[in-house]
Amino acid sequence: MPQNRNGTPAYKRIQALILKRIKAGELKQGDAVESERELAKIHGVSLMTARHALTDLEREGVVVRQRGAGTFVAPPKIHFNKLVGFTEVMAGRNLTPCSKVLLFSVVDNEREIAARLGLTDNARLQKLERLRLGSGEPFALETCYLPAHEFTGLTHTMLSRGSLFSILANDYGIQLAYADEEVDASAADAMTAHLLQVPRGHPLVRIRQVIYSTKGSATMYVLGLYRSDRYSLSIRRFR
Amino acid sequence: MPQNRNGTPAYKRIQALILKRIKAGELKQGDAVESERELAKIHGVSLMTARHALTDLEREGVVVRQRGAGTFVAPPKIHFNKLVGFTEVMAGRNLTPCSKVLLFSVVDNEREIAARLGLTDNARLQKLERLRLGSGEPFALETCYLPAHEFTGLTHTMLSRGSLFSILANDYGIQLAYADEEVDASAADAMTAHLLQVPRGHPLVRIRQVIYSTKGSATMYVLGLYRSDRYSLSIRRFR
DNA sequence: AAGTGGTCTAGACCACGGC
DNA sequence: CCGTGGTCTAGACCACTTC
Repeated sequence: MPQNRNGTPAYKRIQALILKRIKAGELKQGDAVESERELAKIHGVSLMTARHALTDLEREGVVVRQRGAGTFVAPPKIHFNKLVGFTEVMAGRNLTPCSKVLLFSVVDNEREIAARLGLTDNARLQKLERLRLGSGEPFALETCYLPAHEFTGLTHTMLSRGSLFSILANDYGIQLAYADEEVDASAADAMTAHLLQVPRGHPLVRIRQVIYSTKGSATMYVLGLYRSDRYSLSIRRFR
Repeated sequence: MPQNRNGTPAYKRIQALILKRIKAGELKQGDAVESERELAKIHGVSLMTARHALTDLEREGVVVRQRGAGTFVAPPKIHFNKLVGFTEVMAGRNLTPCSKVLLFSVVDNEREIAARLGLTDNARLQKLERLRLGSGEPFALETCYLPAHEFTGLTHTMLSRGSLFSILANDYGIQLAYADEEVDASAADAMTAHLLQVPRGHPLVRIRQVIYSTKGSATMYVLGLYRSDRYSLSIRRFR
């Protein structure tokens, strides 16, 4: 008997069907999914294959399995610790994101940042400073540094409109993978206070992040200063 | 033929042996691990079982598998987004942790916190406020709330000495699983400034966390205020 | 007792990588 | 080409939960 009709592995087809039913609302949190034996019979596969499908889904947090009881749809997955750009954060809160480019130039004297990006001390970096607004109100000041030689086509006008993340994806074919971030607090200096429209000394969340692409290389360094009255970071940490 | 000699599943024994060799330095990053077929022959198990061992190890990030090439030891695991208590943070920096209990009492009028712990509005909560020092220097102010009825045995003196995490583990058999945290920035008020020995208005990292046990219940709410000059949070976020 | 997930066998063919 | 991991079979027994 052939092992699978098309190019897709059987266990993936089974997963896809279950995911589809969950997405369609046919299966809700806590509902029982077919047992391994039922799935095997339904899809005409062996027990191990049906099992493979469920094991995988459990690892992804889609279902929960209980010995002796059955397999059940897990609580809706919450996207913690998800790397999102400012544009996405705003969209998620139903605020209209907007940017004002304050600075767009190439620098070559940022040794520490170059080092964090895995470049030589005097590497040319495209520096980009933006005031970030949500529905017209100032939220944050973000300064990005990218290797200049990799992003020669970047222009001032591209940036005021779209999200940098989507420009990287669409124009440069770069998929971001993860970011290592350092979070602390700082007080607004005179310039920052003016731009963010807060009193001097106002507490700000400071986030310094090195963002890596799926190819494993550091593609971007971002220093962000966020108004603490309008921004907070939600994370989940595990024991 | 018996399926396994003792109570431990074969695939776990295989994993333990590989982990042991890595820990002993016998296998280093990039080194090849035995192939599935070799492992099966060595341990006298079937291919599927040897495979199970490696699949699991790969999921945990211990090894990397490459079709057609082999299985290799992955780069040393970095513990990002790990839930650690103050005591552990300090120990990791070679500072001697110490606590000064400022308040230890039962309250019943913290509606919002009770709600976050999944309790009724007027639930009795054990409130515990501690000044946290590292090698004698003030680092943070932490206020914990626990369901009072579950922790009747807690005493003032237990707390000034050991870490709360270890008390929960040793005296109450509670294993912590994860924490959902909200991070932002605030400015020190007069009282806090005095305790932390910083000027008024000094920026502080504020972390509010709900900590869950392995049984899935919320066991603790913690409000922490950290001196931003001595504390920063390192996290990794994924796309 | 019946049903579930957890472990396991002894093979098989396929797709891919490096030589 | 040969060895690797990826998929898969058609069963088996065990441990556990539910009734």
